[in-house]
Amino acid sequence: MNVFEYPLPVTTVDAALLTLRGERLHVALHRRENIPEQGKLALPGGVIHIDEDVDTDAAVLRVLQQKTGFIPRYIEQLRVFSGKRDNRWDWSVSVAYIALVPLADLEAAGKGVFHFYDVDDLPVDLAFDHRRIIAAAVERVRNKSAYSTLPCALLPEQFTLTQLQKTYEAVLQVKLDKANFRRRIDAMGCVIPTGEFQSGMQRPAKFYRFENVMVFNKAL
DNA sequence: CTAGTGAGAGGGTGTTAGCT
DNA sequence: AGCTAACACCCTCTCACTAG
Repeated sequence: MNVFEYPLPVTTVDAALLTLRGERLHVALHRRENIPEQGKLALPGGVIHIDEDVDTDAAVLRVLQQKTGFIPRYIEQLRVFSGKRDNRWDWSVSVAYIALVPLADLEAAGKGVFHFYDVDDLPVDLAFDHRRIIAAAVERVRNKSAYSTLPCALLPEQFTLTQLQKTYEAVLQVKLDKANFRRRIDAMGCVIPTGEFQSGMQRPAKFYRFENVMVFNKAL
């Protein structure tokens, strides 16, 4: 019993780690090694260490650092999921986060721990209420991408306008007109040429980078 | 071997009609 | 009038092929 003389729920953080793979939005999941829900696929997450974590933001950054070896470029609190979420605890609270990561970063740092699943075609054996968390995360990302530069967090440091357009199309699930897309991006004034070009089979495309790193990760 | 040429693909821009 | 979507077109590059 605690100072309030009421039982307190176990509090955890979970992160929906989203990335772009084959022009589809994917979520990174790992197989749980411990009970409960042993063997099921789960989002990276963990219990808050009150002696170590200043707040839930710090907790999720610590968990991601431990499990992936790096800090995502974009991380945002999604919402709180609470109630009887599994059969170990009567009542628990999870502060859920969204993290957007370029696939290359995730594959390089994930040490083979993570498996990637299309967010629109999730496996059946998901642990806890992680299906709900993923659905909420995807909805948030899609809604926000319609009016922001959020999808840029899925791209590497420098990218071509075609890569940027394909990223928006993958996230929003719509086909965009090239000319109009470029005009809109130009009007937003959020990308600037790096002066470098992508060499390939066709005319080299200009590389761009984002001028303003958005929102974000106060740990950086 | 080298230079010229055309096809193909993707980058980038201009124009116009419709809507608010 | 201003904005947006849609369409058309030109530009630039690589690659494959061919003739000298």
